[in-house]
Amino acid sequence: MQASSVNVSLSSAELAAWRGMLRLHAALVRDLDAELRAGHDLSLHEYEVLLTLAEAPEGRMRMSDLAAAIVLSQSGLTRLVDRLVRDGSLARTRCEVDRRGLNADLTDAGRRRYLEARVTHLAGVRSRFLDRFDEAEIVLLGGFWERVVPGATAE
Amino acid sequence: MQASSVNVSLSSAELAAWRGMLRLHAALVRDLDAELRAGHDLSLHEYEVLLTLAEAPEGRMRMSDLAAAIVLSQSGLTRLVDRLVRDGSLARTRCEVDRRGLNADLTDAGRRRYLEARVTHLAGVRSRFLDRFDEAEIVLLGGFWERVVPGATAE
DNA sequence: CAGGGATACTTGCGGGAACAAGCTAACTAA
DNA sequence: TTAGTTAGCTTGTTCCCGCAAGTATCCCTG
Repeated sequence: MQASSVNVSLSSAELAAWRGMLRLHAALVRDLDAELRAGHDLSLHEYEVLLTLAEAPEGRMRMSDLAAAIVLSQSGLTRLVDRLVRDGSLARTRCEVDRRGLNADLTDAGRRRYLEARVTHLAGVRSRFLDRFDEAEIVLLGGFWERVVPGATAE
Repeated sequence: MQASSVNVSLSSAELAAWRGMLRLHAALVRDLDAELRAGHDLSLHEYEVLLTLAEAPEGRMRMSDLAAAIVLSQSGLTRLVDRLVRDGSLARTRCEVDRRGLNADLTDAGRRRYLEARVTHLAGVRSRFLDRFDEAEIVLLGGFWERVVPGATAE
């Protein structure tokens, strides 16, 4: 649009691309979180932990890997796992090969809880987000994210 | 990819499109927020308020409109504005036409604060996000967001 | 021109998240 | 083998946010 010496301003297209994502994300996450809490007494972060573990080999993962996977601080994850252990969805086990480490283990109850919530949640994601795009656009979006944060779409 | 009776699962492309955005957003917001705090003692939410007001006619906006614009609860905005009033960036004024209402007014100090932070922030948004896309892709993204949440890209 | 209901904002309260400090276990080097 | 450093989690503290309840103003209907 116009380039000042430090190109400090955003074109209206850039603004739409950036701020649009911020607002979309905020609104979407707010709704989906409320939906999960109402239907399954689970926050979106808690759901993501269950999901991530359900997809991990043996339903088990190191605390630090889990924190990185859902983009949460270590201390945040400690307490989140505390809550899920308290309600029986997770168990903590020592890591055999490195005894400083702890694993978060998905229990059978936790897996059931995940599978129940999953139906609600995926329907919500579809209706609010994925349904707005055709298949080619979905592929395009995934490629975009991968380009910005390599590994963002990996498990 | 495969359609069960309720089509409950996500294809890997859908997963990449959805979870990729979640992770990208979380990582990006975390970095940008930290950058603003470190450089300008301003949270990302606070910055967004200053930005939104700076673009509003007369640097003034009703509390509820502001809350909607940055996707924050009313009570959250009340306290956020409290903080910005306390440090002199904003002032509260009664709304003349509806005396239940309050305006948040950007002060001169607030506008200076915004302009300072803006340089840092836009550089961060560019280098972490916008630079990964060419112009056509930027336009595409803006259109996507508009499609999901109409008004998402409007001021 | 009341009186009931809606609207705009604030306040009380509780929960979740990050940062920094602490603790244990593991590596490294002499 | 033992001191020093690093890595992995947890705990103490503080901040920010959302929900529900409270207060003030406006609107509408009779």
